[in-house]
Amino acid sequence: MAGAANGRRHSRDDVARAALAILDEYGLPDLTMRRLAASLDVQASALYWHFPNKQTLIAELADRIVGRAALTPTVEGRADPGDWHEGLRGSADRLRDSLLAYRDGAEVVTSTLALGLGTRSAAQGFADALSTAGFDPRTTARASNALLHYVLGHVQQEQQRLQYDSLGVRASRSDPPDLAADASSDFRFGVDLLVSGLSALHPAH
Amino acid sequence: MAGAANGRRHSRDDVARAALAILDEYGLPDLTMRRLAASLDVQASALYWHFPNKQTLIAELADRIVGRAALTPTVEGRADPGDWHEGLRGSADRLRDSLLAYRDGAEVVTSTLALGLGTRSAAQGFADALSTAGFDPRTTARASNALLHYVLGHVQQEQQRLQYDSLGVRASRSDPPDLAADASSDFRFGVDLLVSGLSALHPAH
DNA sequence: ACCTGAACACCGTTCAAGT
DNA sequence: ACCTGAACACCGTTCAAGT
Repeated sequence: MAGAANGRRHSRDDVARAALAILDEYGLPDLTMRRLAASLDVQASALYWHFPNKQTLIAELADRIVGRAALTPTVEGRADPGDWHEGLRGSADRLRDSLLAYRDGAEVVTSTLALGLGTRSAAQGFADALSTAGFDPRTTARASNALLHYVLGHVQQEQQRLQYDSLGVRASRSDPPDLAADASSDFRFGVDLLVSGLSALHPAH
Repeated sequence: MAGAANGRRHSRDDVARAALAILDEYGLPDLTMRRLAASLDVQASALYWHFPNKQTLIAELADRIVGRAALTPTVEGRADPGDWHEGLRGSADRLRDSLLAYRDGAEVVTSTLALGLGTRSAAQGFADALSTAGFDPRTTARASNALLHYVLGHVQQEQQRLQYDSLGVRASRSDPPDLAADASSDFRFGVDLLVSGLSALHPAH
């Protein structure tokens, strides 16, 4: 079903791709080493030749998921350092899009972050935009972190709701329809709050 | 070792308390139904008389953990609605303290939130402060959420580092000592960023 | 270089049956 | 009301051995 099912054996890349496919189709709880192995027509123990353990595999998936965001750097906004507001908003949107591109993407990245493995690049877009804008390293680090936490938390909540809705558990209990949450603008609100807070700290008043 | 080890049988409360004890001493990964049962001198199946499943048990723990924050509401600041800045900061500090009071506290609350179970009260302190300050319901909800995500993300990172440090994996790789992170002031930075962003949106200019 | 087969030491959950 | 005993259907990981 997935991977190179012909005579050749599998590479580390094959394993990671098959894992992403299972993740996207069935979700993180169903991504077990045994199931992944079965999808590659291989014994579970074979996976340990490619990855030392499951945590490392998940970290690799996290890197691939957020890698998308890094591949689309601040192309146009790069030339205009005064427009760091838009640079941050763009980074936030790209990170969110990357996480939404795979089922449970935010949870995968969060858990990898919680284990202290890789995925430091998730906040790199923020850090670049901030230091280019003239913020000192400490403020850059702290603000990147705040933005990252917000994005991960928000998208995790979004993806949880997607799952609920797909299970037919309509969430609209008591919310008036005109106040119905629009995920993108809800997301934007929090980003703008942080960006606005940063404006007050900007070196150029 | 824990619970009522005498002749009487156990209540739901006994189970929750024993679970919190294991959580605090050994961490979330070691909190298994079988281990919890053993600590109560009971078969694992006995736990299912008190809780329908493990998720529900964890949700109960999350409620007890954040319950601490709710028990210390805005006592003094209540009378001064103009000082909503301090009200928010106080709520953030209380929530952080609650999460730090148990090992893996932030992860427990996050996972419960991710499953859509209870723990809505975690953001209640924020919501109260904001709506008292005159923010409209939508802004109140959005800002509470942003604050909650930030606090959970930050504390989760703090608790992960606590664990690393306790394992002797000193983290100070390349950080100059004078830039060494102080968890409390790092935390405060993000809260202030959000509070400052909210100031620009406040009805009273 | 990449995989098998078998085993180890676990999981959460169900359910009939006991007291 | 609260628990036992046994089972079901899984887990992640190790390791000698194969090709």
